[in-house]
Amino acid sequence: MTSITSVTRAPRLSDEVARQLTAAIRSGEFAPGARLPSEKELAERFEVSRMVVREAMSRLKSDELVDTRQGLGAFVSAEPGKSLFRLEPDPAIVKDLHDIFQLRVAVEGAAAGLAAVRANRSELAAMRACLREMKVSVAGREDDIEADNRFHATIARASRNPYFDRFLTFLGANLHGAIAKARSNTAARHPSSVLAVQAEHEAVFAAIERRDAPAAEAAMRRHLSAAMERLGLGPFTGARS
Amino acid sequence: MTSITSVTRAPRLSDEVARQLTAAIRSGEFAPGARLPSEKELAERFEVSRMVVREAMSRLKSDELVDTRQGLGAFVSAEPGKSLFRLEPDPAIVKDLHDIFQLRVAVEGAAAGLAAVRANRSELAAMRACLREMKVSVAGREDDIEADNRFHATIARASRNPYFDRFLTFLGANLHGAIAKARSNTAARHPSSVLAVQAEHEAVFAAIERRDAPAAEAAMRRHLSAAMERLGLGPFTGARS
DNA sequence: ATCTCCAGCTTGTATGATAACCGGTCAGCA
DNA sequence: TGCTGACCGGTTATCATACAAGCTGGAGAT
Repeated sequence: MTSITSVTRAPRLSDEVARQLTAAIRSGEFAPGARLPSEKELAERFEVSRMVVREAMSRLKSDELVDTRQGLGAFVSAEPGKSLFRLEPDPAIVKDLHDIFQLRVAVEGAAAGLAAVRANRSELAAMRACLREMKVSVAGREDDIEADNRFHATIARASRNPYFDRFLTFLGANLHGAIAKARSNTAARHPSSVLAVQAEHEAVFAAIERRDAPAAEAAMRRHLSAAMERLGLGPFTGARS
Repeated sequence: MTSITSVTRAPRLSDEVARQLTAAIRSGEFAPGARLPSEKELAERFEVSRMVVREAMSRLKSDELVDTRQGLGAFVSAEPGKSLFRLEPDPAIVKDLHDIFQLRVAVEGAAAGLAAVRANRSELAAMRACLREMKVSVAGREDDIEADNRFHATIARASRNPYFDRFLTFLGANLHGAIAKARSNTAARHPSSVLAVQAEHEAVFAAIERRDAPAAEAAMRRHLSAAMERLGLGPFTGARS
């Protein structure tokens, strides 16, 4: 038995219907404000039950692409996705990567400033533990970058602003894959670079520990800006193009 | 017929179920990876039909909060909200409003800093026009706050980072209603407050015009922080609770 | 001409049934 | 004992049908 592969699970019908409707709306086939065909008609057109159409519509409503009113019908939203922020799953273009990272620098810098004011004892201890872990671990090992991520996550949480926390988690998840790729493209980390990272982290933590918000923000920005350059993305405020 | 008010349309049941489930997941009541109660059980608990639960689940799936598998059940995603960032449509709680506004302060401050470096001549002219318009318009008029919004939007665009622009537009759309409400609750704007706003705007613009990024960022933060206080939301770095 | 009311469309909700799928149980067998 | 495989209960996915509630437009009454 050669060339076995993982079976492709049959996609849910509602997913497929939602996908096609979304594409139709985004392509302009249904103009903003226009009325969509009725659920009954869509069900017949897609050859599915009305319930499948309703589940697909439910998703479009949650994405604010359509708006339904009982007795009237479903209408394409005037401003699709105005209250929804979503990034492309894999920003391959370097410029996008740069811009997203720049946004992260701004937000995480501010988060560090807040953390300097608000971090409690246990959060400080958690940061300290991460620093120690990174120092003893062999540079470039898995647990090394894992502790790195935890250090940043702890600061985000210590900002005591769940929106900072959530947004940074969101950005981090979107950047993760691209960063890993950029890392492998870049020359292997020099020992000097590892030392620099450690020094930057400690500068951030020192400022937080002594409750110096502006210094913490500045240190975090320096750290992330340096990280951008290490990844070959240019500095925070770059005179790009 | 006295004291007429806009009728409150009965909310859809699936919206309410989705809201409660989302809150339960975000609050950690259902840990990541945990299995949710079955649709049948949820339907009984919420006292709705199973179909309503399914529509709510469909929304959570599209938000990547849960993942369902036929025959097994629905499970909380390991990393909720990985490729999607959304806010509750109407943050009524003051603390949420404060936290979201704080995020805006951080991002828009950085955007002003970038704009100081990157704004071109036409963008500077647009900002200047907004300032002039706000000065001559009667304080508190519609066109006044409209020019205000345009001033901020121009700065966001001048940052030349579409993600800053998009994210600030997104936050603005989410804060708009709440701000309007907070405004009406607060005592009517004093003329002195109007003058203060104008002075803050001009400080921001002056720093951008002379290409002083740190000053532009600081001025924007001062402006937005003052705006938060005018709306009764407390300062940027507040020792809340 | 204007008003009232209702038929007929829409979406929202409920109910019941069937199919596909999964995990565990347990009799049957070597 | 240890393994296999059919079976069972529970779950999601889908379908079909019915009724409730909201809206529109026109027939019919005034």
